[in-house]
Amino acid sequence: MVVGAWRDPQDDVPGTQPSQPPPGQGPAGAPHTPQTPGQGVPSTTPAQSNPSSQSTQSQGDKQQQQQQHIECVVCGDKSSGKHYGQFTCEGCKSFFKRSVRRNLSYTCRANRNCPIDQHHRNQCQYCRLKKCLKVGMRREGIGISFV
Amino acid sequence: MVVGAWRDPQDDVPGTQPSQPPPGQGPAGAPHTPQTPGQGVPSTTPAQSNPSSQSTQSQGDKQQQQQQHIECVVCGDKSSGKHYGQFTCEGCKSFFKRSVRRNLSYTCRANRNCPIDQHHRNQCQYCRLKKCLKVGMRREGIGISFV
DNA sequence: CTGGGTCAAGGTTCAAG
DNA sequence: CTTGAACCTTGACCCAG
Repeated sequence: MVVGAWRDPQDDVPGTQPSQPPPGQGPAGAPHTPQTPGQGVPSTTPAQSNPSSQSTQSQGDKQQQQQQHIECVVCGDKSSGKHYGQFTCEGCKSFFKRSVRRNLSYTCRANRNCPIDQHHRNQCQYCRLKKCLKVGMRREGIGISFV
Repeated sequence: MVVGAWRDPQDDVPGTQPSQPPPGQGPAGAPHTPQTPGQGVPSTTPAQSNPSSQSTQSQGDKQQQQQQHIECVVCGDKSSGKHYGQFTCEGCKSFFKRSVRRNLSYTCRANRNCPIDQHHRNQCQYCRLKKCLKVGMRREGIGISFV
């Protein structure tokens, strides 16, 4: 019954432009990180992160950062650590946990190749879960059975 | 029907407004204000949570907590929590979401100063949306996708 | 350090108006 | 058509082992 929870966002998304903060509007922090990474929609499938090769970078080599800031291999958001075998953000971690735990199945409205990035990850659960598995997240140990 | 800008910098509402600027909102920048349940307005449980736990023994609290009923800053109805930055009712929440999501424009048949309260909020969409913006509701994040 | 729980707030649905 | 009550999902935070 969970499957039907999706609806296509077809006409619901017009352009967003006239953004006029009201006078009284304070700095009201944005709950989430409204950071627009600026990337378009990578239609091409992003790198296939393989668990075996991912920490090959030598630190200090980067031209601007030396921080150990890792990004989620699923959506590119900030990773909060390793979860279920891969470096992922809290969102993908929870999403994966819920999906596996409840053994949910989703359906893709499009062609099962929806782009999954920080801002589109909630648009297609099917493709998000697919990517989670593709990058190597494992459901071992999530409690419920389901081998 | 298309008016264009529903944003009116001028305050059309003749000082009937008890000056309800956006509540302090706490320190700006709080990504996710945990809403300090301290004094003042205890975090009331929105009438919807259905936690599977039967926590009935809340004897520690006072029994007359009818005071913690927050009202919608737009129409005065009962608020169901914070939505888009302000405490609003479900109706204003949905109305605002729809308006922004579909980028709707409304027209006021009167003088753009229609009273907006629980029983008149549906009489003028223009004035309702105007008030939503005036009290500080923000559209950030509305919509499934904002590129 | 990571898996797991929590729950505000954003999302959707759909009977009723 | 629009409205809004009811319900579902997400993810930042916290905690336990």
